[in-house]
Amino acid sequence: MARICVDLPLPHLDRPFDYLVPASMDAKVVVGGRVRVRFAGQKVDGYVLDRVAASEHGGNLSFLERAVSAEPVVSPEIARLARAVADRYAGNLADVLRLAVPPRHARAEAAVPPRAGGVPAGDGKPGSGIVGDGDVVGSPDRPGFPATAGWSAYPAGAAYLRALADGRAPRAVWTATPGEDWVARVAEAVAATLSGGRGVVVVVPDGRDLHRLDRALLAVLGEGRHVALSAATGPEERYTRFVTALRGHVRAVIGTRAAMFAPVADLGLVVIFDDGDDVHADPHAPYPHAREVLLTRAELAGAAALVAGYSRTAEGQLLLATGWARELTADRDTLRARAPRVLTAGDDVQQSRDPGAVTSRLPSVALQAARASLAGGRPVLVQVPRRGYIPSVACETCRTPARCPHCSGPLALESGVLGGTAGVAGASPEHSGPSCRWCGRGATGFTCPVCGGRRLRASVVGARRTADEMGRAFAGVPVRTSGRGELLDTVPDGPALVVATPGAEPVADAGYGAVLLLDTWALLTRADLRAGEEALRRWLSAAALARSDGTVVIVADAAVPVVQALVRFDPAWYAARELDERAELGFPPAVRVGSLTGSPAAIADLVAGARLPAGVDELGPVPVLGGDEGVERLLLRVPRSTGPALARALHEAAGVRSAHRAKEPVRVQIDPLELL
DNA sequence: TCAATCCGTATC
DNA sequence: ATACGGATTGAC
Repeated sequence: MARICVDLPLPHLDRPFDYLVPASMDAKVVVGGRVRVRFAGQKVDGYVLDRVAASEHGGNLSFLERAVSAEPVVSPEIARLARAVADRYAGNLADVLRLAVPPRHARAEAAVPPRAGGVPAGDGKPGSGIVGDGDVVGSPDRPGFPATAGWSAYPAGAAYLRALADGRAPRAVWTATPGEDWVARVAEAVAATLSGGRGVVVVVPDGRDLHRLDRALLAVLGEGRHVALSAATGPEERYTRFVTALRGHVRAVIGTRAAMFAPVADLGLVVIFDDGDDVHADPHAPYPHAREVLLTRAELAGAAALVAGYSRTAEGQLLLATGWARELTADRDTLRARAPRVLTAGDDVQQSRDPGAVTSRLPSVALQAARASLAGGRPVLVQVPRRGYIPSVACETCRTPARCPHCSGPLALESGVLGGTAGVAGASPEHSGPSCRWCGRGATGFTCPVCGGRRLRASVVGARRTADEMGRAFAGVPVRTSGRGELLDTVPDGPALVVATPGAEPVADAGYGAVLLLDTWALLTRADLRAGEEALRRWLSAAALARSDGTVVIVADAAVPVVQALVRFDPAWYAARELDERAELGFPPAVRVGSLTGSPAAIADLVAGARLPAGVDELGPVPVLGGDEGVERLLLRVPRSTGPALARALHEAAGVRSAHRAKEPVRVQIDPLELL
């Protein structure tokens, strides 16, 4: 007999079903393998959770339809983890397993060599290659143990790596210093763990980070010791790499969020880099966050954990506050030596003058810093929050945001501006006019519905226009841009202007001589619980690319706490503040929140049927901003300790609804990222 | 009294 | 989803 998890998204079917195994399939039906079963009349995919001698099911059992593969794609460790993740997020096991296991590719499965007997391939081999400034990898007492000089900037760093190599489970929140070569440090932590005979999983936000880490690992570990999993990889290659790890040919897996479930046996370390990046939140039900999944995994596997970044989230701070993890932070002297100078320039100019003119967006401090950098032969990084040319325009006289006359979408300029009635002050006249960002229609005959004005002004300036302006302000200096669609990985040393949107900043080979952070108000005025934390994260990741003898200029009010945090390079201070504030307001991670989204009737129906734990605080429901008509959201707030009970109650209630074929859906999310 | 239909519930 | 059972309804 086999205990099967059927691959259906229905919450009331979130339990194992027993099937008889025909003798002919016996060998192929392995724990963790894929099967096909007849379920309620239809054929569905499933996973073998267990082989059992007897069933507790009273009724008749069916036979398995087909043993799809003898590859145990769901190890007991991953099954347990997936169950824990489903429970935490009020979701079902099948949904989590769908995130954990890539689609099967038969050719790839046949092509990967079979599991190496006993010792996994590559284990015990001395590392090869060179780390950092020429420290040779390896030490006499432990083959493959990397040099730890890079970690000595952090008082607890060397001890942390030693603990990894010794097979212990140290848990840390690591705040990297500006200029830190984080991929090299992570590669060393990976090497240390491998040297102790255990495996590693590393999750990074995006393909660029993955690529950089991939190269760093290649340098530290040599060929064939790790694989990279990412959604960007094609199906065959993706499954090949998955099976390569599953069969133990590599012990280290790096990747974007889907790699959080990577099949690594005998796990010694999990790492998440930049856990504040919202791409770590999976957009598929039950919407698990890579940090939470990895930390749960570390706990279940008895593995070490490293929450890494230039910034620190309130969630990271909570790990320290509860004593779950320890802090890995540089001492003040090291930080001072590595940090660039940070200057603030008030952004009042923004309001008082035409924001389209480069001189008003770039205060003289910023211009001076840029000039000094270029004169010294160093590139200048300019961070602009919005891409495009002029992504938002307003009436020149009354400043009402300009909207499309057809669909009320926001108007934007793709390039300069047409002369005549609807012109933008300060823009060159030979280009096309404004158009709608939603429906794409041109809006050349703009007339302001409020005051009747017929001229437009830029209300937000995008990266592309900034690049134009910078090129004019610094004639003869090459201008590069990096943003969505056209990403630059690195820029060579030498005078250049690099205009980038947040997250797209290229790494400068010798560091930037100046980093200019413009239009900071666009990040800070967002109506979001995490606006401050997110702004600091973006600024720090740009500022971290500056040389220690360079200058960072932030165009923002120096009195704002989050700006202070940047000036002092103190994300720890800001995170502690942020966590206190969340506790006061009653928001995650200080409390746990269940979010129900749907029609008011559907939400009421679910809540009425839910056996909610005592003391639940109900907020709302309120209409969802920017959502469809009639869609509302109810928040259910409980102390963290009641989180599991809340999730259980919501999953159960969703199950009752789906069993009764409620037609209106309710989306259930636990601690969603957007709360306001 | 029987059969067509509706509703609720289980799905191994 | 589909499939089945028990209750309900309607026609003979």
